[in-house]
Amino acid sequence: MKLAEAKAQFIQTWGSLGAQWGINRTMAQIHALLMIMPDPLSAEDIMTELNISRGNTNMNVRELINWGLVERVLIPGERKEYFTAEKDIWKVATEIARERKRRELDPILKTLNQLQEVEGDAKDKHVKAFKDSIQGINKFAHQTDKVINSFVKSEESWFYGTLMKLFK
Amino acid sequence: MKLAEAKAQFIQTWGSLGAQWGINRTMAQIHALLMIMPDPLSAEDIMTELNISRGNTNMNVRELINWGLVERVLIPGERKEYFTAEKDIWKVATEIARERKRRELDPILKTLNQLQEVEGDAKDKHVKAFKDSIQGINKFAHQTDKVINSFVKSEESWFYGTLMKLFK
DNA sequence: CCACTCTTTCACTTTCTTTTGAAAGTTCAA
DNA sequence: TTGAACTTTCAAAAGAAAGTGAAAGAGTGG
Repeated sequence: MKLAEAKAQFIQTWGSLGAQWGINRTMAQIHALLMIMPDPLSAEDIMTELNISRGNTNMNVRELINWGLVERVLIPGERKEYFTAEKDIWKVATEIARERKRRELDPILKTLNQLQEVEGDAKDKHVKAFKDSIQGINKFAHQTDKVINSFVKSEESWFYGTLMKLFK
Repeated sequence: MKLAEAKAQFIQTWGSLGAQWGINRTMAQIHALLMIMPDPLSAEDIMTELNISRGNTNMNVRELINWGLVERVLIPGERKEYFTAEKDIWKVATEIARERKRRELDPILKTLNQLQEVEGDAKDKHVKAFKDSIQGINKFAHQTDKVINSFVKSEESWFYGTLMKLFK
């Protein structure tokens, strides 16, 4: 397989992977592109490589920077901004985990805690079923939260000490 | 908070959670509804509770059954089909993990393996950067695969023995 | 302060997903 | 075999999400 072809396929695959996980396809594609390029790219470069518009490029690059997956790079003597992505996939994974936790899990934990305080006769089976479900989910969510926290600050944690070393 | 209100909010929350994770919103809502109901519901019941059409209900219930998250229940003497969802959230989580792995991770592993065989001079920095990225991701994916496998058949595994007991 | 280069914004368009509801299909008791 | 009860399908409509590109904005060197 030729490099160009392989590159295209990788970008394509990473893009649809992102889409399945609720991440904008273009955003994932830009990320893929920057991951496999040895040097930083300009907005122009990205537009050309992926055949997307200026506006779209700008929006999604900005979002990637928000996620902490991409960085602005200034090349001395150049006016343009360049962009580059973290290439250590473990760091990428922890960044994503951190970000999704913050955006999704944390609000859910809040909601679930509220939902536990539903009033009603504990003998009513509807009330009981509801409370049981919420309690189970709440417990699960808190445990998931713990696991993700460990993963995210894995440098120092027990999780890293045991699990990560086994795999990395 | 009243039960009805809490129910509505839970369904709503679970629905948008699903949406963020690439699962159809209605599908997640039906799942939420079935999880908190003590008894099985008919298609009619689901339509009424969620204000959705017959076709939509049918499609998404079928999909939930495919995922292994919902079961058909036949009530003796009744012609209608009833549906119920697994209420143990740990089982739900392993079902989802199993299914997403099968649908997403497995195909990716295949693609990544192919992409490693890109031809080209290893001294060309573009080729090198590409190969390095793919190799890193490939390794990561295989390790993720192992972890998920352990999680999915957690009854028997080391993963269960150590991790799960700590949390469950 | 102007001219130039690059970045950001945003109203509009396009594309993709989801939902609907009527019609066709299936099942089963009588 | 019929028809009532229920389920499934599917084409069309609605809705949501993403992408475009022209115009406005920002920063910089002359």
